[in-house]
Amino acid sequence: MSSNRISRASSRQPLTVAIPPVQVVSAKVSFKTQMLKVREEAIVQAASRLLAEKGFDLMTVDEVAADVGIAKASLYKHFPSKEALAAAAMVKVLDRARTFLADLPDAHPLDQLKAVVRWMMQLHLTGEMPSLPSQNSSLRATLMNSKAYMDGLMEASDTMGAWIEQAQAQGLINPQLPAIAVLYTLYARACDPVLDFLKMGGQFSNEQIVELVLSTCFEGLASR
Amino acid sequence: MSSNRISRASSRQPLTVAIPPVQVVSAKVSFKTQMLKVREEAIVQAASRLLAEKGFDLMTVDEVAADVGIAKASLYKHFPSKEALAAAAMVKVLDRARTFLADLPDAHPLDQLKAVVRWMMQLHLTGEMPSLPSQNSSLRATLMNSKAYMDGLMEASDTMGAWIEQAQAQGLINPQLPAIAVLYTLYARACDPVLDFLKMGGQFSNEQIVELVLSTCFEGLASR
DNA sequence: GTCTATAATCAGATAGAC
DNA sequence: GTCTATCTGATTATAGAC
Repeated sequence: MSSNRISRASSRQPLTVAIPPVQVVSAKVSFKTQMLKVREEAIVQAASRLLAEKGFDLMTVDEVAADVGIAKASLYKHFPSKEALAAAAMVKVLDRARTFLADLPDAHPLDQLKAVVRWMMQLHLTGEMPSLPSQNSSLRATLMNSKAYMDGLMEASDTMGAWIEQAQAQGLINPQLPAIAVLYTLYARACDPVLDFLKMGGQFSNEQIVELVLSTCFEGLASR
Repeated sequence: MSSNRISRASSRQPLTVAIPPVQVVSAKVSFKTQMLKVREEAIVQAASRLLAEKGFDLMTVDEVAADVGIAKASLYKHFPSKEALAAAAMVKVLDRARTFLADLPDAHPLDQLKAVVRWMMQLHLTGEMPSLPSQNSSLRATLMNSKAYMDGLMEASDTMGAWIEQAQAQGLINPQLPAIAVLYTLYARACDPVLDFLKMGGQFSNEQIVELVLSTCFEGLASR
């Protein structure tokens, strides 16, 4: 997967290497392009962190620019709007999710699902999971219009949806629950305020919090 | 309870009824006071509805004023800030919660807890549950400084906390879970995005959604 | 592409007449 | 207390020099 992406990226490099001046120019362009990509990644990472910390509404573009160390106008050369910036942050985390899902060792579907939820909650607790308000309509429109976002979301949903159905077929997940409700419930763990409240209390480690919420999610509050 | 509050309010009425002019003036004051209270309640209700619909950050004071049909400056005569307005909305719902808890018929603690969660989710789905972002620091400060809010929250938490401990002692709720984690998990159902997602899907009734989320909350996703 | 400087807008809060 | 009109500050977004 990731080697695929690298080979695709390197195939964009110019193939003419014979004439020095041209080579220099080409190298310069490639270098610039790489620098550009690095900077864009820095912007997205800063945005991602601030989105996790303060949420979309309270995050300002000024902050993001200041965090990266560039002027706000420069940021707007890379991303046409605050919404697009947030969308890029979501695409990035969906990319990470795709890698994570692809690299998961084979296991029972239920264990796969638990591993994904554990991973999402860890990202949340370490401030790497951007949390977007589902109510903001302009943001929603931008996300829906982003092919990269929709594709990433669909791919993740397909993978997890298949696991859910398998787990239900095996009787590991309650077959009476609609699969879509199960999927939403798992997704919701990524932005569960219980994680923040327990962290604020300060009496549990991140690992304990993750296992606690994971347990209540799959096993429920009632005794078994 | 409510009869108590009414008698207290009526005890504020002037006791001098002999001299007509005075009586007229007094009656006018009382009427004005009642009108004031009614207007404040209308403001809080509008705020509550908009908080549920759009959240704190996206709700504007202009909207609230327009919804009530008064000028924004008039609203600020009643509430010193947007945060205070949100706090009043929370106090109101906590008051409703107190009434609901007091009127609950005696039952097993687990059933009491389920009834409360069911009630909170119904309020959410009917747009009567204001949802405040836990990240906004100025809002948090206002809430923490509000005695009415803190008292209401403490009282509800005490009541529910006692039920949780009883249910754990009886082995109905998993005794290995910290009671505070259980309480947070129940509170979180009041602003669960899963409710909104399922409602948006349009294939479930509000009652079905409530029972679905209630089931996953207490019984978990895994089969029993 | 990056910067400084600035536009344009919006929202929370207030002044002052009635 | 209520209104109209305004202030103030913050924020998204852009113009234009380099």
